[in-house]
Amino acid sequence: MGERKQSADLSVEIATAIREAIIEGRLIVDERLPSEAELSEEFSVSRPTVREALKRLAAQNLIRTKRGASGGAFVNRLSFEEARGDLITTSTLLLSMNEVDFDTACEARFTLERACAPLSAERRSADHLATMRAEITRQGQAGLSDESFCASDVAFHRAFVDGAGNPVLSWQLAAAVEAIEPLMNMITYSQRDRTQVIALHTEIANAIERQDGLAADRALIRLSAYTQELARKAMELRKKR
Amino acid sequence: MGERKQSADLSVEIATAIREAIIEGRLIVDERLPSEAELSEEFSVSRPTVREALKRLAAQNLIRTKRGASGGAFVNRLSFEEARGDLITTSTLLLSMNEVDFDTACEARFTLERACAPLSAERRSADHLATMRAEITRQGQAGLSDESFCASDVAFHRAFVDGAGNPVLSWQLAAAVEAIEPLMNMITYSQRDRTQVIALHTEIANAIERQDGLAADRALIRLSAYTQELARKAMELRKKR
DNA sequence: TTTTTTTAAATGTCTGACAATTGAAAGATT
DNA sequence: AATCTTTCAATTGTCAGACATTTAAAAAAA
Repeated sequence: MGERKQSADLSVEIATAIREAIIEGRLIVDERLPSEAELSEEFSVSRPTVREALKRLAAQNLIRTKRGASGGAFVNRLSFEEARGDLITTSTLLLSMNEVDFDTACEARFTLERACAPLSAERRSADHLATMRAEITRQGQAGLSDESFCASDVAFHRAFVDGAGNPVLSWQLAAAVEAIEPLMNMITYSQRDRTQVIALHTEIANAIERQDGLAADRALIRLSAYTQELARKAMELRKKR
Repeated sequence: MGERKQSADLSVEIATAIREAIIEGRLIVDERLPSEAELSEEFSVSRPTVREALKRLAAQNLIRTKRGASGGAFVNRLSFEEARGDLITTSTLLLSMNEVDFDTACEARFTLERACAPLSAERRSADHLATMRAEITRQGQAGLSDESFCASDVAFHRAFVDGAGNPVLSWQLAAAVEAIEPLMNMITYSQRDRTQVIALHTEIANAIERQDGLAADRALIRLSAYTQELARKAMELRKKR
């Protein structure tokens, strides 16, 4: 593991070397890395430098550390669940820092989500359908805050995507669906808006129930159009003030 | 910025506090963070601990550091290009560490890619089309290694996706298309295989040229089926040995 | 045999120092 | 006055050594 490239910070070099070892399979899941003292020997650097390198890897969920005897740094099994959070954070920041307009983000989101419709319709389980129905019910409750409405909306669509039964798809769509939530929160849903959204959600759930992918797709298209219309109105309202 | 949650490693707490500040917009792009010395004062920890926290953030591309007078740590503008590499790495590791079978990964990939077909057909520029044609030409060259063929395959599909003209979609699809490349490399493309793949690529390019999204979708479906068939054959061959 | 104590190994944290880099200020030169 | 050179101070990068804390295993005691 000891070779390393030149002309970068030492902690970057070391982190890169170990990362490569993990990616190339020379370090396998749950394998223990040498101790910090041993690594500092191996790379001929001080322990603080090794530690900075390990923190870089820990930030990417590539390793986990445990204290005590028989502790140390271990190669972490990257789980979809773990990676999901990071992906959402990254997506959120990408959208907010690059001034991606709502239409673009919305288009990406519904384009990807619509792609799941045929699979979800074919494979949906009773469990996913029940979640979708439950969220629709929640969305109809009086006194629900806009934030809670949005959160329920996210949960609904996540159940829809999970219904496709493909963990890779679910993982990817998490970013598309959830990262856009902060953008949606700028829409303040009136009672009438909610009724419309709930109607479309119900339409989607019904289509999924009878395994009609095309109908689900059509409902998603209309939901997409309606979402963009709401956003446009919210924008105009904001401009006036 | 000084408040922090309890009962975790100090460097984690500090990294989390700063990360929150960035996400919530209290620290904006290109703003300079306090110096390490000031941060260690602010959080009442030593400088090495602050540094470990900053390395965590640097590993997530949230900050960049510069030495010297008027140096320091600055909030980094997360670019799609920067984030793409990390996303591909994460996806690759997720696939390899979670024993995702080829069919699942392949299904996710083509499901997402097919979703781009209508947009790509509608918006494709001469530039994207030229890239696709160029990659097809390269794929036909004699003596091309399997690795280079795969790389060209990736470039072709990336041009296809970029043709949709939606940076968010392009970013998301990078993971789907590129992370699966290592899996595809287990297929050793015979001359006959390549001819078939090139024919389908040509079909896709032609469909995009005449802005026929449906035809592009149909060709993608057949490419998906053919890819899975090749993988199945490669699997069987591997079993026999 | 079971429970308690000790011990050693490992990460987490601190202190203090020096090296390297870099922009800006001060000074020297034309 | 303008320009080049030198010095300086601020900041990150690195190092050495120490102590604190946690943890599992070994040793000792019951």
